[in-house]
Amino acid sequence: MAQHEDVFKKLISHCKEYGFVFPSSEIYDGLGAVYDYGQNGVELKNNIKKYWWDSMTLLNENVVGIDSAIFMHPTIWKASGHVDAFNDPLIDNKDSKKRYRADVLIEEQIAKYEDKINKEIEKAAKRFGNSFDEQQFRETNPRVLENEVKKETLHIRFAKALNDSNLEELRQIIIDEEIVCPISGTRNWTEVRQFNLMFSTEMGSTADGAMKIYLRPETAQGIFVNFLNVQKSGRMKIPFGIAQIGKAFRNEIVARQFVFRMREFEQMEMQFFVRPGEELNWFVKWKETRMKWHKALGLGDKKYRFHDHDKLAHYANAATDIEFEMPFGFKEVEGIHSRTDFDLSSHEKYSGKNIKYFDPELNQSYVPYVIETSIGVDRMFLSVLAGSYCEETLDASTGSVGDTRVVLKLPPALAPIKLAILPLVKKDGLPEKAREIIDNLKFDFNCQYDEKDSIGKRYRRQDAIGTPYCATIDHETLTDNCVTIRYRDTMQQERAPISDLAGIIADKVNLKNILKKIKEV
RNA sequence: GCGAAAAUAGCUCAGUUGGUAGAGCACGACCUUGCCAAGGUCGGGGUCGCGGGUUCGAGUCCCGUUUUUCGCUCCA
Repeated sequence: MAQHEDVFKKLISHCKEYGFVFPSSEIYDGLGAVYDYGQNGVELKNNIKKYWWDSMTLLNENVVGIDSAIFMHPTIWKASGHVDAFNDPLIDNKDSKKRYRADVLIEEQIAKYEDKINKEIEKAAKRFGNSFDEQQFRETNPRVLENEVKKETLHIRFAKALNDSNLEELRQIIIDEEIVCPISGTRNWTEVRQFNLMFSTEMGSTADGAMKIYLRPETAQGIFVNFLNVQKSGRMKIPFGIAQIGKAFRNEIVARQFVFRMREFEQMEMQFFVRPGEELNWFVKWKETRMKWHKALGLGDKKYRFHDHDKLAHYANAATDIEFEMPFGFKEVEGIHSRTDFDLSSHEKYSGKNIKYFDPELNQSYVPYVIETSIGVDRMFLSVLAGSYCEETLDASTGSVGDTRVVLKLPPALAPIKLAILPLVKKDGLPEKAREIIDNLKFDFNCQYDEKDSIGKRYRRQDAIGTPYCATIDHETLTDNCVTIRYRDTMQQERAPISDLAGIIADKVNLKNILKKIKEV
């Protein structure tokens, strides 16, 4: 485990050193859990997004894309459940260092009074047997009455505090009720703090007209609210899907582990609309398809696994994660959820609009059920890097003794740079020849020119950013028009005519080679 | 948010009982260089995370603060 963490640290350093990922606002001491993608990172990330987008929209004629806005009507987040579920008043016990939801602590206290009352009643019921009159006992027994008053007083006070969002009052209730931490047994509490996981801002320039709106915490709702637009304008027939790539924002309490959990992140989501009752079949199909998509990259089948959910979210009737073996263990990269008709029905209710689909085959209208595939771009990026990162010890046949090289064995189609063009020496017209070759190839794929340092060093630099091919220009090139192609993974070389270069490489770095491994759903 | 540890050049680090900062690599220029890092010469780059305090004098001691890492906590 310590070794794995070591690899993770090296990976983070590697990302910074070679222009993949930088901490945001670094010259100002950084901004917590926000990262910027560098010159190589953005290429890799764009390639990942294209791989996903093409796998959805090219391979499936019944899946189309949209790009919805980050700002959305605030009621959408009430309908989706985010306003309630993403808002918790939290309090810490300073002795046990445990954190609790303040509202839950108080609710438990209310339940305690209820318990006391019930116990008194039970005791009395046993004592009096058949002649026991519960109603009369409740109205007369002093201990029951006392607890009843306490419970009712607390309940009213609690409801008011919640309604006013009065955090000081919530804390005062916990103090007044002498609620103790179940672990430390002490009443050494911090302030109650509200953790709203949604970022908010104001829309509208004047204070009067300003409206509190949220930065979307997921892209899915942009798809649901456009369901009818797409279905009608695209004449889509169920089953069909809508795909979207976009930024989402969550004000995480603790955001760590590099780009794995960020406050600003990017999602690739596809909502697939099906007939009610058929959702679980589609759930299984998408599960398989999505796993194939991951494995087609060739990072190693053993690095993936499913994690089926036992506890389901309020909207789901089946859910699974695709996990990847990161340097810090198997972690969720993608979620596949059967969301039932929760979202569309909820939007129907809150908007007052009819969001039903008329199914001509069944000759009936219904709210479609939804299978969601939701993948974090940044997590995918991290898994691709982690799965590609290698430190190789070389022997005398490939390097000097004890020499190591760091190489990113990225799938060629995802690599930021596909081909490096390297003049063996920077004189005798070799640089000019190299430029000429690049000028011919640069419309086909990303090329990089490098003339600095020894040829071996330049190969290593390309290894470090995952460039699958290098082409070296030597003096013979000027007469025979051939270059030496050097392969990243094997370090082997072969001679090839310049005219063949585009053909050899363009094919190997084309995404369609990976896409062909995935079957349509 | 709590606790612990850390912060010195782009990177990895050294810096003695407190006496005004060094190395290797990297970077730039020139020379050299024929296929898997580490050739030569010269050069650029640090108010030692930030702010106070103690002291004649602080990278070094004290306090605060920021950031990072780890643990706890949270997590659709």
